[in-house]
Amino acid sequence: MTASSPASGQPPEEPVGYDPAAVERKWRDRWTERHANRANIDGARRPYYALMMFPYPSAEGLHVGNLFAFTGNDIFARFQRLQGFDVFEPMGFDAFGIHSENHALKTGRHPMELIPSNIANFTRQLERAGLMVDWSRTVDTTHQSYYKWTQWVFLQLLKRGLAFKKKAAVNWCPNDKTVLANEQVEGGHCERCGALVEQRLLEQWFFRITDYAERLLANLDTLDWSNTTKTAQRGWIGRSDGAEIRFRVLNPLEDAGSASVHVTAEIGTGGEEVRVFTTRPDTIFGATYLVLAPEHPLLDAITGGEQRAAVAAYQAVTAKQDVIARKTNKEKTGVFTGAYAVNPATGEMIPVWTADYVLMEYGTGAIMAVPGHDERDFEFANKFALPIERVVMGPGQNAHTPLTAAFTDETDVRLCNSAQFDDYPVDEGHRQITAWLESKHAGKPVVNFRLHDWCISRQRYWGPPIPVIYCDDCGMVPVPEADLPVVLPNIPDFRPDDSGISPLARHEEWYHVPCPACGKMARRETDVSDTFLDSGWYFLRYPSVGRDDVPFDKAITKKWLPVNSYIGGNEHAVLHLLYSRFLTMVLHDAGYVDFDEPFTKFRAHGLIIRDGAKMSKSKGNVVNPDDYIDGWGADTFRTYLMFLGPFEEGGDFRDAGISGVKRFLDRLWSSVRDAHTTGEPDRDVMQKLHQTIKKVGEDIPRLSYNTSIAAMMEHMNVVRRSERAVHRAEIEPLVQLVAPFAPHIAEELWEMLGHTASVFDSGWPSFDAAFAGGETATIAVQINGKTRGTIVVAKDSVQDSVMAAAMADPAIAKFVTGSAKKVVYVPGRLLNLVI
RNA sequence: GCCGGGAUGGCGGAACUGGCAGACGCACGGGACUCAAAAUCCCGCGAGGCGCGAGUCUCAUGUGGGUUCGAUUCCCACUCUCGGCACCA
Repeated sequence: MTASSPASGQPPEEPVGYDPAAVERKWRDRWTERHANRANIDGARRPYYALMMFPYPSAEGLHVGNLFAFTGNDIFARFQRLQGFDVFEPMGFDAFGIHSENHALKTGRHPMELIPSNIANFTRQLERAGLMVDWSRTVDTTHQSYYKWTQWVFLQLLKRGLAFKKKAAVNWCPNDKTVLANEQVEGGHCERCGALVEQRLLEQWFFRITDYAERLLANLDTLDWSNTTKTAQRGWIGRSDGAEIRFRVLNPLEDAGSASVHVTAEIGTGGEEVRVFTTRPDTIFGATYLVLAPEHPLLDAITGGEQRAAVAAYQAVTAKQDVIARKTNKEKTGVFTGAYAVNPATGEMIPVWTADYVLMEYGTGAIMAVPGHDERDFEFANKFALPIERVVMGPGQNAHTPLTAAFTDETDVRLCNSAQFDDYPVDEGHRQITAWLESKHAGKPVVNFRLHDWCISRQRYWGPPIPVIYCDDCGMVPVPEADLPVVLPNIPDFRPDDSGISPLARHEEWYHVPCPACGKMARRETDVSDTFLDSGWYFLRYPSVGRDDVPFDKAITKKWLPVNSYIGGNEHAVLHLLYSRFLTMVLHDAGYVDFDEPFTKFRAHGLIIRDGAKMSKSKGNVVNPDDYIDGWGADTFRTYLMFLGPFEEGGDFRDAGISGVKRFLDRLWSSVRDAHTTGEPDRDVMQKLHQTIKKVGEDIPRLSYNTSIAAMMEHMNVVRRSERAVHRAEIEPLVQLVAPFAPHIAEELWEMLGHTASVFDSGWPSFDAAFAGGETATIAVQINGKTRGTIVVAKDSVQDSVMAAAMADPAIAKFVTGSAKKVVYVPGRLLNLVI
C-alpha cells in the first residue's frame, strides 16, 4: 500500500511518493467499511445539519458547478465535524419534472428507466468526490416512498383551504404542450425550448402563498442569509403601500348626451363603482382618466352603447394575444368605454378607458391615470390626447411649469394644484389625502404585493399525481391519507398532447376510480404537481428517511431542524427558497413542526464560469469532473475548485492553476513522510503554525476557502524554506487543517503519523493567541502619508519610544525637515508624521 | 427602464473595523541537479525614471470629483461588465 514500510529483507526503496488514486481508493473503502459518514440520527448529542441544494440528476452527469457547490458545503461540514459536532450531510435527487421528461422524449427512453440510471451515474461520480455524505439516507423525489408524502403535503394545504382550483390565464407552451409557471417564461419565450408562449384559460391548482406574503417578508429580517438573496426575495414579494380609491361611474346610457351636466362627488346617481389601487394617492388631483384591464369584470356593465363594439373588439384582440406580446410590446393601445367617472377629489368627470397596460392580476385591475406623474400614463395620454395636469412641483418649478415628460421625483417635491393640500411634501400629502378620502368613504389605505399565488398544476406526466378525485355526486374529494400514494402509472406513451389534459387521462384503468366517499365510479385528477413542491419540503425528509408511517418523525425533526446551514445557488434565491419557507410556515401553523423558517443560515455560492462564459453544452466549454479526478485526484480537484476564487463569488475555471495545488499536496506529503522528532521545533516556524491555525479557523466559517488554502500554502513555504529539515510538530496540525479540503490524503498522512483513529475524530487543533500575535510589531513610518521606512519595535510600545526609534533610522530621519505639526500613531501598525 | 453583484500586475486573486497595495497560486525569466530532458529545489518577477552598484525616486487598485494625517476600502457623479426582474399603477 501507499505508505507501508518496505518489506524486511528487501533493499531500501525510494521514499514513497503521493499516489492520489491509491490513497483515495483506500480511504473510500475504509469510510464505507467503518460507516464513517453515517450520522447518528437518534443519538447525536450535538446535531448539526449541513445541507446543500440537491441536484437534478441529468443524463449528462455531474457538472463542475454541482461539485463546486457540494465541495464548499462538504468543507464546512467536515470543519464542523472537527469542531466536535455530529454532522449530518445528506444528498438526494430532484428527479421529477419537465427537464427529465423532455430528455426522455428526445432520447426515446422512459423516465422510469432513465432516472434510476442517471441517479446511479451521479452517485458514482459523487462518491469519488470524497463528500462526507450519509448515503444511508438519500432522497429520490420520484420514488413512491417520497412522493407519497409530497401528496400528503398537498392534502394538508387542501385541508387548510390553502390549495384551491381556479380558472386562470396561464402560459402555454405550444411546443412542450404544457402550462408554464411565470418563472419558466423568459421574455415571452419558453425557458426550455424557446418557443413563443401563448395564453390559455385552464382550471389550475394554486397554493395561496399570498396569504403569507407579509410573514414571508417580515421574517427575512430574522434570517442569517446572504444579503443578495434576501434582497431578491423582498423584491419578488414586492410590497407596495398605497390606497384603494373608489370612483363612481356614471351610467353611460342615462348620461349620454348630457356631458355638460355638472357633477359632484355627492351626487348619488346610479351606476357602478370602480376601485383602483395606487401608490400615489397624493397625486389624485391629477388623475384625469381611469383605465380598466381588458379582462375587468365591470367593463361590460359600464361600456356605453356606441363603444360596445370597439371595446369588445379590443378585448378579443387582447385575449388572443399571447402573454409575451402583451408584456413585451410596450406600445400603448386602448379604447374609450364611453363611460365617465367622478374624481372624488376634484369632483370632475373623467373618461374611463380600457387598455392592456393595466394588468388584471395586480391590484384591482384598474388604475387612476395621473399622466403628469407616471411615465406610462403620460405616454398613453399623449397618444390619445387626454388631459395632463401638474400636481407635483420640484425645486425651481411652479404649479404652471409645463410638463414635457412625466415628473416622477418624490424627494424634495411639493404638491400643487391640489386645493387644500397645496405645498404639502408628497409623503405628507400621501397620508393626509388618504385620510381625507377615507373620511369621505372614497378610499382607504391598502397594501399590495407583487407575489402571485403559486400555480402547482402541470398537465404533464412526470410528476406526482395530485391526490384528488372527482365524483359526480360528491364533487371534489381528497384522496384519503391512508390511500396514499396515488401511484404514477407506467405509461409507455407519456407524450403530452394539445388538449391541455395530462397524458394520465388516457390511462383508463388509472383514471377511473371509485369515489372514496360514496363508492360510485369517479375520475382522478390528472394534473401532476410542480417540481418545486417536491423540493419544497425535502429537507424535512432526510433525517426521517426509512420511516414509512410519517413524512417526518416529530422527535427527530425537533432534534435536527431547522437546517443549521444551507448552501446553494442564487438561481434559487427566489422560487425554491420562498416556496420552502411558505410550506414550512404552513406545516408550522398546522402543528407539524415547531419552527416556521426552515433554513437558519443560507449562503449563496458563486458561479463557475469558463473562459469568461457560463459553461454550456452549446459552447463546448463544459468541464467533466471525472477527467480531472482521474488525472489529478479528488483531493487536488476539490482544493483547486476552492482556490479559484471566493466561494460566494465563483471563479473562472482554467487548467493552468491546478498544478500549483497538486504541488502543495505533494510537498505536504513528503514533509510529513520525512518529518523528524529530533530536538525542538523552530520557534519562528511554530509561530507561523499558530498564526495559520488561527487564520484557517477564522476563514472556513466565513466560507473564505481561497484564503484558507493560501494560508496553508504560506505555512508550507515557511516549513520548507531553504530545504530545512522538518520537525514533526511543525507540520502535524497542518494535516488536520487540510483535512476538510483534501480528506483522503489527510487521513493517509494522519495514519502515517501513527494515529489509528480518523483525522476527523481528532478535533480541531488549538493555538496560543499570544504566541501567534508575536512580541514585536513592524511599524510603517510615514511622512505626510508616504511610507518612508519600517521599524521593528516591541508590540506594546508607546508613541514616544516608536518616535525615537523612527528618528534613529537615518533613512527615515532624512525626510524629517522640521518639527511635526501632527503625529498619528496607530499601535502595532504605523506612525505618520505630518510636517 | 428597475434591482443586485463586479472592475486591483501578463492571468486567477489577497488586503477582516480607512493604516506598508499586489499575500497565495499560475505563467514567465535566471540558477542548481542531470549526459540531456521531465520532475524537484533555489532566486527574481506592477510600470517607469536615475544609478556601474548596494540602491533610490515617481506613478499605479475602471473614470472624474470629495472627505481624511492617510482611501482598493467612506461619500457624490459617471463608464464598462455580469446576473435577475421587467407596463406591478
